[in-house]
Amino acid sequence: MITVRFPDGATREYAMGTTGTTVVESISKSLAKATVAMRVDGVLSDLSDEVPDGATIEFVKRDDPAALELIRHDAAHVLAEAVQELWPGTQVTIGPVIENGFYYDFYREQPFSEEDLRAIEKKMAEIIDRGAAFTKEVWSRDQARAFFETKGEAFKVELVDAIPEDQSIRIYRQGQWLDLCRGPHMRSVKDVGQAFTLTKVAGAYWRGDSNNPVLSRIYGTAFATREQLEAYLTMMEEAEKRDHRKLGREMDLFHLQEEAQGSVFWHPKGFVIYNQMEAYIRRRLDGAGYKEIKTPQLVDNKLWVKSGHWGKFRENMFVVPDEIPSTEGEQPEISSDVNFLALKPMNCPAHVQVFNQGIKSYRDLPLRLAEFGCCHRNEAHGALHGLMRVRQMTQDDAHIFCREDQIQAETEAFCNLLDSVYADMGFSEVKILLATRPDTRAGDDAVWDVAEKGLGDALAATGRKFEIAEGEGAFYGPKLEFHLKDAIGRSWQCGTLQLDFVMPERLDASYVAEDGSRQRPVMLHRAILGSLERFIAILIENHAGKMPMWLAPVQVVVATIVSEADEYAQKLVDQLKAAGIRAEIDTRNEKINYKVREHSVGKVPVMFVVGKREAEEGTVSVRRLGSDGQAVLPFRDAMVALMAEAAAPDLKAAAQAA
RNA sequence: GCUGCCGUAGCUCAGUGGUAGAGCACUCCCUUGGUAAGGGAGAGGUCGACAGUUCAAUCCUGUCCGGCAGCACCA
Repeated sequence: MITVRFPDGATREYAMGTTGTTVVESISKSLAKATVAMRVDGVLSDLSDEVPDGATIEFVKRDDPAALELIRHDAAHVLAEAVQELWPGTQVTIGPVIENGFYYDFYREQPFSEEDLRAIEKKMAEIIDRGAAFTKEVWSRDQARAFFETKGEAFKVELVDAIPEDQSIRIYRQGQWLDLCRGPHMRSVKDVGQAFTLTKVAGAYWRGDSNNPVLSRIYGTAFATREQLEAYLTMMEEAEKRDHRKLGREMDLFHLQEEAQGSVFWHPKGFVIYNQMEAYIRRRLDGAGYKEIKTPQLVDNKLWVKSGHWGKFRENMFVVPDEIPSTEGEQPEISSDVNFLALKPMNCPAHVQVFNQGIKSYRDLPLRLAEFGCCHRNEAHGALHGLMRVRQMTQDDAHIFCREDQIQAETEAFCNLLDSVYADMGFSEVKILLATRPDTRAGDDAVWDVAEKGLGDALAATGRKFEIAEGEGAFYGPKLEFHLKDAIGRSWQCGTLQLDFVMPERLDASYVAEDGSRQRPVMLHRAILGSLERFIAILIENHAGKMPMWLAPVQVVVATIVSEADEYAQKLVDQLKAAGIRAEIDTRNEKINYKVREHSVGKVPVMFVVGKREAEEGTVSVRRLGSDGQAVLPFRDAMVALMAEAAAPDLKAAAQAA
């Protein structure tokens, strides 16, 4: 006999070898009907598994949040079966659950089309209706290899070979079809339900390596109920309206065009946001003991060779010949021994040049050099994405030159500054990653050991949660990455802190220590926003274009109802502007409804509407974006309130005190 | 860069093997109207580029360029 425990503390006795199915059926028919899987001592398992003696088991119903992952995983299996049934000879590879859905990668000569997706969905519905049960089998390695080899499933054979020796090879069968899978699964394909949809097809490299063949990846999502699926699809549709590229055009913030691919043309309104952000960060850095500098855009290749960028980063650099091309021939020509300059892709080597001027003492450390560094990187065309991924960007960059024993304090100070800035911007959900040594790197492993440990320890000391991103570090050192999400949930790295023992060595940076000896400083590369472009894009998407008052390109529009109020409106705008408010006037020959609509669509946070009455009384009718009411206030009061509201977050306290 | 899809007016999109349309935006006229679209008129496009097929190409085919999604790469 075995003893089974339940979450409420109750226990029951069963015969050896009893499965979860038997247990649940012994409790109640209705519970058995609703249950699709179980947790055995907290681990999600097949309901058909034997229950070990003394285990605590908890039943997972289909509408349980924990079941969502199972629904999606099972849906991926059904997707694979459907594809192989429709197009025999298509090879299957892997099909995991991801955030908001699942995908399955296939290898097939003929790529899938959007119409194929609809056909596959139909087939999936059919398979689900057939309702085959999931059954688990454990195979030997040879059996699995032989089976998939015979079927011509080369990718599966590779997967079998990749499973560690100490792990069993599990096969899940669903009717005629089967797949290599770790599990767990629900009772049968019927439990997947019909609240699923296939969303897109895309190419993806086998095992995430661009040297490998490209597979066809089919994405889909599934929910417990149709209502949840509909709600999700509606939410995504709404989120797409917050796309910063769309809002940037609608709000006349910026544009991009072919002739300067990946470089931003900031329009007057967009550049207000840009300038406000720059001014804000400048104040914050100044307050945190940074010194701002400006370094050259175009730098002789000699420096990039020395810094290691030429060796490790060349394919991303824009290189310029230091010579006027000859136009004698058909094509412009340059001589073979020409000297090259490169547009800086990063600011660090230039900052070391500033550090290296004169002799630095340990008393100068930590020295924090900041720059709004305009960097150019030749990004792959497929990587470009509005303001999020550009070829010309401006980083809120800084390099902290310090001693090894100052790393922890500097890391802590940086994390606190970053938290404060992100809080000011309204971001609370920040994902932190510790990125470790990449394959292409400079510096000895011993140096990397010290750097990775130093950064990890310093971060851990601040008490923040973080994940490890294996092999994602910069070529000169490990880094912390601070990620924010865009409107549709894509994650973008914004802030970063990178620990670097390599660059000071390569560029011969040194300081005089207390004992008179020459020592190498450590360099911390860091940015809070990352790039102004990307951060502004995230801000636009998170605010759906309705920027907070201090960032709003136009803070108030004074709109007239009748032309008799034009003169009064002009007087108000003059006073608002004199008070530092970004105010515009609208005296056009249009109805007030039209003006309200247009400025609402333009996301202007406040409108002062004036007619004959207001002009006579010296008041304004204040209308706020998104509200339908309005309040009539004396102009002075309205202006003073607006001024307080328009203060940047770091100046708010001072503005309120004044 | 890779895979797939897409490319018609400033924007959103119809459409056809015989060189083009709508709505909004724009310009002008009428309207002075009290909080999310008042009415009328006008202007605007070598249908992404280049080849090919055809009597004839915006439409069919190919190549290139660009955009979008994902992958790879990255702030």
